[in-house]
Amino acid sequence: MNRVRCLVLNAALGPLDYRVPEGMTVEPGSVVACPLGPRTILGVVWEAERLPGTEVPADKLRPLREILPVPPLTAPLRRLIEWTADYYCAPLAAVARMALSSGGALKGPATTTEYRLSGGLPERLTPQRQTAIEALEHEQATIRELAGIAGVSEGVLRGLVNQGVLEPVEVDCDRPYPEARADFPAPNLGADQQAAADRLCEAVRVESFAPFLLDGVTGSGKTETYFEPVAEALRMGRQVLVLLPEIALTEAFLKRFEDRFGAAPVLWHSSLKSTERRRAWRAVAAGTAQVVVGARSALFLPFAKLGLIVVDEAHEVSFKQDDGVRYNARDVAVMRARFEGVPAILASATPALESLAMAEAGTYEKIDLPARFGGAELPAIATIDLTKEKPGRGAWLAEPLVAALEDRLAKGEQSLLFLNRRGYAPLTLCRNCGFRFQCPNCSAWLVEHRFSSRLACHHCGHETAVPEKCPECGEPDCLVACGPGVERIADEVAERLPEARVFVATSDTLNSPGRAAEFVAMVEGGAVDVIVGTQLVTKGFHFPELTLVGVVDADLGLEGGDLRAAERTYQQIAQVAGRAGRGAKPGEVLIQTRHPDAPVIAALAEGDRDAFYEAETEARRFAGAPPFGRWAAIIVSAEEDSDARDAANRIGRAKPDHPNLAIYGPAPAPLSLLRGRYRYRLLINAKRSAALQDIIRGWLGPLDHPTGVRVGIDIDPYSFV
DNA sequence: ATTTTGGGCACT
DNA sequence: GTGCCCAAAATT
Repeated sequence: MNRVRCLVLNAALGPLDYRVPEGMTVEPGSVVACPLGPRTILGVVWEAERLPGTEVPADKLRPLREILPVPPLTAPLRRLIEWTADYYCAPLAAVARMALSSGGALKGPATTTEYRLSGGLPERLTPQRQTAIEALEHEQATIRELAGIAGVSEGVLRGLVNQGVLEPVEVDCDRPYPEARADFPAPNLGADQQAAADRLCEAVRVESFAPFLLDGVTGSGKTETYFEPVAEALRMGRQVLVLLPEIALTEAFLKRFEDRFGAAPVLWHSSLKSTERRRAWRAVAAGTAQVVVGARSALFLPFAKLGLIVVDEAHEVSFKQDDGVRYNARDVAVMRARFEGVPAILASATPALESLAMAEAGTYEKIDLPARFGGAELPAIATIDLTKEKPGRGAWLAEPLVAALEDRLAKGEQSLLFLNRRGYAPLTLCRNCGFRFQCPNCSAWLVEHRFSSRLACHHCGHETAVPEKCPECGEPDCLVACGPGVERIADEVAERLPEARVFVATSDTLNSPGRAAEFVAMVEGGAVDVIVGTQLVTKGFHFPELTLVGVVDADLGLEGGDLRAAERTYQQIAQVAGRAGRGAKPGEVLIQTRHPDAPVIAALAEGDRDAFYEAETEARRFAGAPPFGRWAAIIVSAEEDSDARDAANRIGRAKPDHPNLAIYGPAPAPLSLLRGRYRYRLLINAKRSAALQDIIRGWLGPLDHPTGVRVGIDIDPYSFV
């Protein structure tokens, strides 16, 4: 009896056994269509010993329907799926689904019909036919394209098809990607970069697991440095995966990539159209996609012969997925490299404390790029004490910052103001009755956007027009905007520096590769004097004429009890500061703060990175936070507040008593209403020695919940909302 | 998750 | 007995 165990893509189902019909051959990793009741469900053949399940009598087994025309998932990818599901307490099926995320690709190649001359002649040779036959020698394309080439109508060609003069050829629609050339131009690296590149290239040649932390100050040329091991992998005929945090804004990166390799890489991100997705997925599985540049979901692509993984800006919090399977792409990337037996490079100017700890422990090999490329100096950083230099009412830029902006404008240099808050104002209220605009689906204020004259929730996407009158008391013209967003800062700049050309750079204005490219071209062409931007402008951009960076509110990120607030503030400000003075002219950074003595701000002002990391390390040690201990969160949500609260309380009552764990809660989550669901949270702080995942599984596994109640487990949480 | 089954109940 | 609703069971 030919029986196989399958991991079926349904999170509520365990592994299921099937019979392999006569004439079908499967192996572990084969993607198969499994009959399930009256339906068919996608499954992956798995090693039976790795998916324990109860033995089902042979006469109950149904035969597999078919094998899908894709290569079997490789053993390293299967191990990665198992590890991810186990570590993040997620269903195997949910993780496996990420590896099979291109539905179109699984159906096999999409084909289209092209035509070429068969060599025969038509019965009647009209002038148009004569023209077409002469023009189409050696051509092969679709009817429409051939009509364009020959300069005749499609009807003429269809006639030739009927006569057998043009013969059809079935071709794969998915054209191959242009070849990335490892030695397109001779790279021009500094001595530090060359030494780092040599070490990394050597690791690629060894073809075994080796994790690296590439730690280089902003502007040190990390990208060009890791391009060399990428090139080395290409020379060896291996594929490379480069993970980037914000794939939407990779214009600058793509340009540098093309300069080095002579072709664009294969892109993978969530907004690919289904045809692009199919083309990329199939090329990755076939081994023809040489370098894939992708967002975190690219980690689960079915690489045929991976040779290297690079995680750029490895400290970025956006590598942590916060819905569905809550995994950290940085950590999963290292695990994939381990299973594939290839090097992993984590590159950052401001590494996460966890990554530095791994380097210090000798687990990761640390490679430093201590100086900026081309001799550029790191910018001078100073703070502006907002308790002493108070901006006026309704203003947020202190006089020294305005003076610095005026100075750059006079010199024809560029400035960047950083405020991590989209829109015009984070809160709108009625002066008459005190009414505040709140999102109906979330416990959050609606943010006014003046460009689009709408009130928007930044959590769920709810939007309304700004009303004329207060919806509560009916008073007209009584609404006031409270607090600053980038749009309001842009207004203030326009008011104080009427001559300045201001550009607001946020995900609202740079929402497509085209818009981003336009922005880069405008700044490079000198058409912008002051950029006002969010998070989005903190990394990747290289503007030589940008010499001043102003941080509008350095304290913003420190509010709200987030466990990683200090680290994130440090990283954000260090990254945005790194945009200043990247060319020949020196840069200056002014940080507005009400707490100039806070350790984070002081360390930034003194340029003393080590002091910050030491202080933060001690704080983490004291709090039992990573890397000294671990956190996990259990989020219970339901549409009814009482359902969520009851379920959370039931979980709380069942909490295990364990010497290596402290369990807090349940308590309403910081965003107690999110996208129409009420949320309660339990926090777990565990000693490193605790078997955290096993304890959580043992705790939550036996508990049942009413339908509609969702219980999510977040291991190593980043977001504390 | 989705579909099927079956028990309980009102109604004929 | 029949129809209907809802909960429980099964899906390999």
